[in-house]
Amino acid sequence: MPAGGTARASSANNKRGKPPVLTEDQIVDAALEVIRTEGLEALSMRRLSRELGRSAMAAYWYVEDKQQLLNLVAKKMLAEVPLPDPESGTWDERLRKVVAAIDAKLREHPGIAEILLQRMLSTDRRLMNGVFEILISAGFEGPETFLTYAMIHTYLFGRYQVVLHADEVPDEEQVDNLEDAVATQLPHLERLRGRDFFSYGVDTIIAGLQARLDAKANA
Amino acid sequence: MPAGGTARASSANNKRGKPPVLTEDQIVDAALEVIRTEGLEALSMRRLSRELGRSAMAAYWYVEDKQQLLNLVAKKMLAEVPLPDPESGTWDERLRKVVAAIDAKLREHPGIAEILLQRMLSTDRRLMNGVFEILISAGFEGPETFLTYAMIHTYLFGRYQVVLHADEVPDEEQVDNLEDAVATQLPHLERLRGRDFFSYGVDTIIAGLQARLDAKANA
DNA sequence: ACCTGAACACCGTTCAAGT
DNA sequence: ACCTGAACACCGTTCAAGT
Repeated sequence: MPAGGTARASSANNKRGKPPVLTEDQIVDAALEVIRTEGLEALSMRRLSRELGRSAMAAYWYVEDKQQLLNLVAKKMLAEVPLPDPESGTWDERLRKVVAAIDAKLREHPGIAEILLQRMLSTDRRLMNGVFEILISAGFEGPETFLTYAMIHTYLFGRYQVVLHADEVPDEEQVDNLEDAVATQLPHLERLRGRDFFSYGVDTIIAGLQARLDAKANA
Repeated sequence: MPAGGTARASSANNKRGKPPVLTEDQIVDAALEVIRTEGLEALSMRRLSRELGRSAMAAYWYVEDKQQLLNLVAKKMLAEVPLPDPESGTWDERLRKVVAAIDAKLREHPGIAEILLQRMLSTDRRLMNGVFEILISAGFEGPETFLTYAMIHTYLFGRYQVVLHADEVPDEEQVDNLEDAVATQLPHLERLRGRDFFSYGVDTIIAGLQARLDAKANA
């Protein structure tokens, strides 16, 4: 049972001109690249090994299983997300900044959102702490902090799973149903971009959280 | 290319004591049952065929591919969700009712949430219309209606993807990090149930939406 | 009309073996 | 220490064939 720590390779091997050897970093980067260019569903352990020019099982010396690889991939991405300065504005301004920074990274690697959605706690601890500090500074206490964090998490990463399949959008023939409330609104849908959905949702969540804080203050 | 319409079988076959034949309904029910008892990841086309006592390809006569089967499964579940009477209360009371009714069904078949999260438009049209009508009656207009619908959709179905893996929750040794904002809040997490996360999120979203409506009214 | 069987091109992972 | 190769138990789907 190998693959315990984070730095596995290069500890004692390339001290004397040995052939180049894989590193965990190379493996994670190769995985990220496959996800970036072809999506998460294209990433298989066998595909990854082809990318690395090794046999199918090579990566298993560095990683216990596929789930652990996905953990590492998600953590690596989140590690690059900057945290706003704690003094840099009101709690909601700072929350908007982190959330926008995470979203920017997700736009580069949309497949990662699916991994992260399922892992609320095993994410980058630095980032999670940053968000918790923002929420606590806003005035959330006790269980509320987790409830709020979970809600933001769900929306932020869940959003990327909601895809509009082209064949779902009905065409002209459906417009005849004037009784259909959805049909009457459909023309608006074409003008909406992912960005619109994102900022509308974030703004609404923050407005709702502010209402909670206000209600607490008047009690 | 068979499997065009919804009612495929039993139109002309069991009129004269022929051997019993599969129906789309049986197939969808068998799929629902597998999802209910073992989760979505346990449902494969081959597993389904075993459940039906047929060969691996039997279901393909009724369904074009696995995606279409999942569409049918999701629609069947949503078709059972009751819509509240349009006169039965304020918009937010009615919205809470639909959303709670959907959540009740999801608790029976948690795997379905994953299917639905990815299909915002190809859901039960009756239900989607019901929600749209509630939103329009609340005062949302134009693109706002879609933005609001999408937000509710994302939270409602995304929530079921957020699972707390037992091995993620750190134990006593992490409590030493008193600097760690997350660690200080961890004791609260154990007392929280799925229900708490659900109602906290729904309440916050509704509060945020109400704030939007209020802002519109004062303009 | 309804279903079977074989086949293809994949998966993740175990385990023994090679260098 | 680091990796290969074969094998196992799976997938979804195509396509020809059976009744």
